[in-house]
Amino acid sequence: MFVEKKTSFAEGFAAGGFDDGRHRSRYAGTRLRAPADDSAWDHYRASPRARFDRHDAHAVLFHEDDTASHLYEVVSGQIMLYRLLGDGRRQVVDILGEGDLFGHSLTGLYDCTAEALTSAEVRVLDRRDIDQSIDLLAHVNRCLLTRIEALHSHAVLLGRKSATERVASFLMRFVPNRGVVGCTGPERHNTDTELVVLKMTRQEIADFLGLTIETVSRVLSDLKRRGFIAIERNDRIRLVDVCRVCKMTGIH
Amino acid sequence: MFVEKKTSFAEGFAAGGFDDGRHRSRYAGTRLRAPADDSAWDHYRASPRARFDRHDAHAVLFHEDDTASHLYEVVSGQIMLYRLLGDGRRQVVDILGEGDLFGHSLTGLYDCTAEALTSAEVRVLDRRDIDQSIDLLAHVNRCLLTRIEALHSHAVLLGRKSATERVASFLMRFVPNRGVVGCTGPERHNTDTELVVLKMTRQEIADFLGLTIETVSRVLSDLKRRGFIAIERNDRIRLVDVCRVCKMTGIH
DNA sequence: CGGGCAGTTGAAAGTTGTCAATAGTAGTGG
DNA sequence: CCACTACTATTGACAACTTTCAACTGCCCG
Repeated sequence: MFVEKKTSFAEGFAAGGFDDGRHRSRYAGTRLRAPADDSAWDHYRASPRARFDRHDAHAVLFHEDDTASHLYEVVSGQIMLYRLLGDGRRQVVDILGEGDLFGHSLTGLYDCTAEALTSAEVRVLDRRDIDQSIDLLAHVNRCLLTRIEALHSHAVLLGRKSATERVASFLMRFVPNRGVVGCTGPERHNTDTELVVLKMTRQEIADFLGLTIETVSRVLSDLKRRGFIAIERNDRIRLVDVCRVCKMTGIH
Repeated sequence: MFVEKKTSFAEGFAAGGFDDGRHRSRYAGTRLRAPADDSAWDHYRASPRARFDRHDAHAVLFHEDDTASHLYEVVSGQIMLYRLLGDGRRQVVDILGEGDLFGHSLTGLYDCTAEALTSAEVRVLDRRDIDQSIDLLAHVNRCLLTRIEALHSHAVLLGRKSATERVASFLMRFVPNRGVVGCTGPERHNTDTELVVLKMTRQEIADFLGLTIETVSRVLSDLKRRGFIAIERNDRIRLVDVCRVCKMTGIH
């Protein structure tokens, strides 16, 4: 593609966008979720039909191709979904947090492996309960749509971003309300700092970003050398200048 | 990841899978869609509430960040969804065919641009109609799940496959029932041939596969040189040996 | 016949992966 | 508290793959 560079504006986040070209400059990250009334869901999840499970970090909840028995909702912690190729290459396709649903299936088999990234609590739900209520189905639909938009962003990251852009995008995932409406692209912010606590090993990050562990490490070292981040511990990365990192995500 | 190589078995397709290791060898392509009763949907789509639009190839149905007004169903033809980065890099995130839905939104804005790949007919639906029926919602649910599974496969392709594997995977999309349960991996098939008629330019293919146009071209030339395919016309590619191409997809 | 694209090909550069060695961290037991 | 072990992460050198840039070919259509 050959679309002339459009240098900025409010991160494209729920922003109006230009109208002066065939292709407008647009944000390719994750959008804010619209608030919605999920009281029916709240009620259902509180019912005794919903079981409750706790898993340690790295526990596998189910494997790809296992018979799909249940639907899950993340209560706390993080769950990653991944697929493997025959020779062992792994791609983490999604990372789920509180309120996200997983374990859906069309085929009767799970299409991904689900593994706890941190110790995590999940609600184990029964599909049949949900299929009987409009409100519950509508909630599930919203959750699915959230995943789809996230997967679209992830496809852009995997297909079109450089290693540096991928790592920067990854770090920005942990900064609430940035890379988002609040952040005003190339303009100057008061120097702002953010501590990111990673719950993933380098290998997990690499498998999520479609890179190798060495490349992830090198990019982080490079960002450190350039003074954009400080690695306070392997799992604690301080974004010394959030806006600077944000500008490296490729979305501008 | 360091998972020992598992060399084969029924393309992992709805196949049982091994149980002898922590990570089992699994398929990372698209699964068959389970048949489901969508009579309510059939009924709704036939109602006068559902408008009908026709678009020429390359027509843009809506742009990323446009206000999301309608929900669409593909009646005929193909629609691609893509996102752009600020500097014009494009990633085609999904390709839709008959029966697929698109134009959902959580934020009130479309998260992708939708463009007709071929001349296409779409039904223009009203979200509010759907939100009132369990059966319609359930149908939408299944459609969304289908997209999610496709997006998972696409993430694997973009994040972990080589250029050759991507192109081979792309070609196998057009071979019905292969790369699927019927195909038995490394075993010998009666030499079987398939003519693939592409509805996409090299640029569109490249933007879908996360490659450049030159790389796509080179891979095709290479496959031709090796006798796996014949390029009968730019948009007509004969897979001289389907099984051979299938084995290059990386899923085995 | 010639213009205008779309696609192909080649050479060189750039980026990321691979392999191997080193450094750092955490946990265990004396 | 320190030594020891087992990981996990970093770094370097080099190889492989993909992109970039540029030239060229082929095809469709006026």
